[in-house]
Amino acid sequence: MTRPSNTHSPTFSPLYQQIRELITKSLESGEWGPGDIIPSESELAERFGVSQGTVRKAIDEMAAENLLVRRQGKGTFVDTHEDPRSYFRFLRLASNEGDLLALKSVPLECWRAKAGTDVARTLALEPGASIIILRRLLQNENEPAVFDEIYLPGELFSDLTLDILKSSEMSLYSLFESRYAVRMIRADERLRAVSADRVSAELLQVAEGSPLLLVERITFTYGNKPVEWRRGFYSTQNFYYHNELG
Amino acid sequence: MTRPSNTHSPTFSPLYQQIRELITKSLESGEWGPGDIIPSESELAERFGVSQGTVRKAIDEMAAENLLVRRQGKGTFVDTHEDPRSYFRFLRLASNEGDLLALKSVPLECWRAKAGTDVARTLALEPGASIIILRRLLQNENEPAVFDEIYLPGELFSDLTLDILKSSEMSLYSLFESRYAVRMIRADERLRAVSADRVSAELLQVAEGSPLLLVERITFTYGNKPVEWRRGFYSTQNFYYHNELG
DNA sequence: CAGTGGTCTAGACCACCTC
DNA sequence: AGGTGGTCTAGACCACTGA
Repeated sequence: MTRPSNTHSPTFSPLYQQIRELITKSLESGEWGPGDIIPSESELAERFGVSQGTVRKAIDEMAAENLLVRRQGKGTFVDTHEDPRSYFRFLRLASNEGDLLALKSVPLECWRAKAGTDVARTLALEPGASIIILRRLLQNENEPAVFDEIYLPGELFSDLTLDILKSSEMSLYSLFESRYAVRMIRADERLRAVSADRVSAELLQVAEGSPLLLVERITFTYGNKPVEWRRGFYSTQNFYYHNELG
Repeated sequence: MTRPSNTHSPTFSPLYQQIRELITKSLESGEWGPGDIIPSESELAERFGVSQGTVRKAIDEMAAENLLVRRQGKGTFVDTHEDPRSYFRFLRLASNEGDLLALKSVPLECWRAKAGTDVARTLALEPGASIIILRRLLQNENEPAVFDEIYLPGELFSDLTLDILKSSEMSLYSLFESRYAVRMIRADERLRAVSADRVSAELLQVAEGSPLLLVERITFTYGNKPVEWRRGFYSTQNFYYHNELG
């Protein structure tokens, strides 16, 4: 443990940042999985040889980034997409009427292919590497809302098939996290308005050529590693994409 | 100052939250204006009769919400839209090529009217209250990017005219903050894809009926008071709306 | 050099949860 | 009752800024 008194070191970083790295490593390695409780602040302080306040500051930051969740009186837990609190963190969809969405995912297709240059670059793979392509529809009370085309690295999601998707009751990211130990922690989205092509129009039950919201997303796991590329066509007749600027 | 030992009080709140409120009040009252330095942590601690650590925690939170800006060695400052760091906080626009945007605002029209029911409700005004309607175009190197229609409470922006807008060199929110002491701190956006009507199409130089990104924004000042309603039509041929999900 | 924010510690007590 | 996170304090020292 490098004390902050190494003033002239070029690699200086505060103690609590170093603690943060150590905790992150334990998350990456799977020592503590999604939903698990992690050791108490005082235990971690003892393990790392720092004061509880320093551990606290590290955990504070990680909780602010939704990596960990604090629960007073209980302990600190690894965040999980199973937690309903996290459910709409990556889906900024709301209905015009303002009521809560009851979304159902309908998997349409799922097959394996070799990565073209675009996908390979986006997912940081070798061109020609194995990828999975997945198409699905999101419905709100049987009304189609989003048509997604999703690209995944084949290696990480070894045995993913349409059948598994169809029989899964949970959200996609919950499945990824519980079955493949791939936890999505951050995403980057680019939004554009486009005209519906024939396929999207049919699936979303709108006229061909009508405006759709195109949402391109790159999703990252620990260490800023891209593990999903997604193009979603949002029908915004009865829904809107909600964003808060702070 | 109510100490946290008032366990059974229904209005209990931690000391640092109370400090937060006090600092916020000074911001609202204009005691410290945008860009100003605020008293040092130790001064505030003495003024409020708490320890420096407690003031620190209050300021930490407010800095995380972009109300204040810390600068090591200098002091703590009230955030301002003049700060280039804050410039793209409310404009999530990027160019397809990824280069930095050089945006110019072109005011088109500005007039006063009486609030209809929609505007009145959105801005929490009496129906019939005075409002200002403002239209403008945002251009990136002479290429039209966004057509905005903006509704403002007439009372707050007493003497706003098209001439003032045209002669202003700064961003709209910088003008609001320096000339009218109205500081925008948070916004709520709803995004949809729509077809370009004749006016928007002409201004944005796209074909009528082509898809545009419609961004409806309600902007709030201190105390969650709505002070702007805005409908922006974004041309997403050469630009996209960028959003990061964490 | 003095003043600011930034880090770290140690200890006290409160609030909440579980047994 | 005992453990957890949450709040608050006091004091030390580091890092950065500007006179």
